[in-house]
Amino acid sequence: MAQKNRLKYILLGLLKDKSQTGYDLTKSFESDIGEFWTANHSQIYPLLKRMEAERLIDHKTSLVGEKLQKKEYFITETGSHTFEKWLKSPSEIDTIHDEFILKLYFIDDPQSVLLKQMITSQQSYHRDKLVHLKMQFKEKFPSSKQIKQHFGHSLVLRHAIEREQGYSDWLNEIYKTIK
Amino acid sequence: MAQKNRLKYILLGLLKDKSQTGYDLTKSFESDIGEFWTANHSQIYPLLKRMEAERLIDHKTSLVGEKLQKKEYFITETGSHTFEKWLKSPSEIDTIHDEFILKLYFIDDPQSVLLKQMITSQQSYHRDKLVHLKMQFKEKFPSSKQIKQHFGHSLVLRHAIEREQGYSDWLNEIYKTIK
DNA sequence: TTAATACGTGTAATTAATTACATGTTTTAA
DNA sequence: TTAAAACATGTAATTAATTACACGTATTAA
Repeated sequence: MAQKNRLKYILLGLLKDKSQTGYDLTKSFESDIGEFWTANHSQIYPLLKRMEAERLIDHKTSLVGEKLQKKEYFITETGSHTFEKWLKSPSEIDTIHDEFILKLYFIDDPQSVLLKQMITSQQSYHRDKLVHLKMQFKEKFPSSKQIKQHFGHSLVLRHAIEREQGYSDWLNEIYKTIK
Repeated sequence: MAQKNRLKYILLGLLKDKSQTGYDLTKSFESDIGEFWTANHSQIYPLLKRMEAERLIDHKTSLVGEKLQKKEYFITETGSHTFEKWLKSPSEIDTIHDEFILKLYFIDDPQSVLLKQMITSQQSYHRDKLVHLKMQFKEKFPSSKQIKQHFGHSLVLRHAIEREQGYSDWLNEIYKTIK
């Protein structure tokens, strides 16, 4: 893909908060940050090595049990600096790859039978997503205390909820128009 | 990336409408469809060859001028069938890669000075996008006649506009909260 | 006690996407 | 008439991302 290697900055951001193993970092993408970025361990481990070579991070090895070696990565001064620089740099958004939008583009006829089916199926898809996101918000931000502590995260989740709400509204609008 | 090869279906969709050269198809991504999908010629030409090997498309060569050979691709029965099947299949949406959202996630403090700068810069970014999209809509759909002819495309553009509007609203909300 | 699950780290193979390299023709406007 | 821009088609190199392969340890619950 020849992309922009934003994963690097995510790892720096996560390590800035606390030292972690590759395994820990991988798990981050199964919850919280996984809502808006994906990465798996076979992407993370090699990247950690490269980042260490760049002196952005470092690690200390510790023993769990009697044999298992754990590599605990932590951020360096250089790493912190690189991260801060990234925060201040201009942000880009990649083209949104939405397969439904793509299909819709090719539907010329408002009375197409297929269109109705496509809309209803998308409606349930996004309804589910909305429910999921609202639950996430309730779980992570039950009170204003949590919001104050992780303000950015709360904004990001709120944005996702509003986006899904907008998507659903738009779908409902179309449905009303064509039925 | 090991992706889902949706480009294949886009090319089929474009060729379903009319026979085109690789060059023509490439140009499609500079306007219309380029608003929500990207592809360049070095991705398209090899894919066309593979699609021809799969008998999804075929081509006839014509001469322009005295020497220039033009390959005009057209869709086959198999191709049409494959495209229709895709339209009926479930749609997925890839994780939205928004660098600003990513950065925001790492901002814990509502009073962060950086946050204010980040918001204002994003505001202008999305304001510009919104203006651009609205202009696109006016150009492509000056009256209901065009909407009836390319209903899906109009919905897609309208969706993009509403999404940008929502993004801007959300940013303005945040700005009000933190200032 | 033993089997399943979670923890932990890595490599290999494949495919997708971008940028750069490479070449030539046709048309149009100065 | 000539130079620039548009037309037209390809390959090569690089990097990113996914899936699969691969190995071993520690903990927990039946």
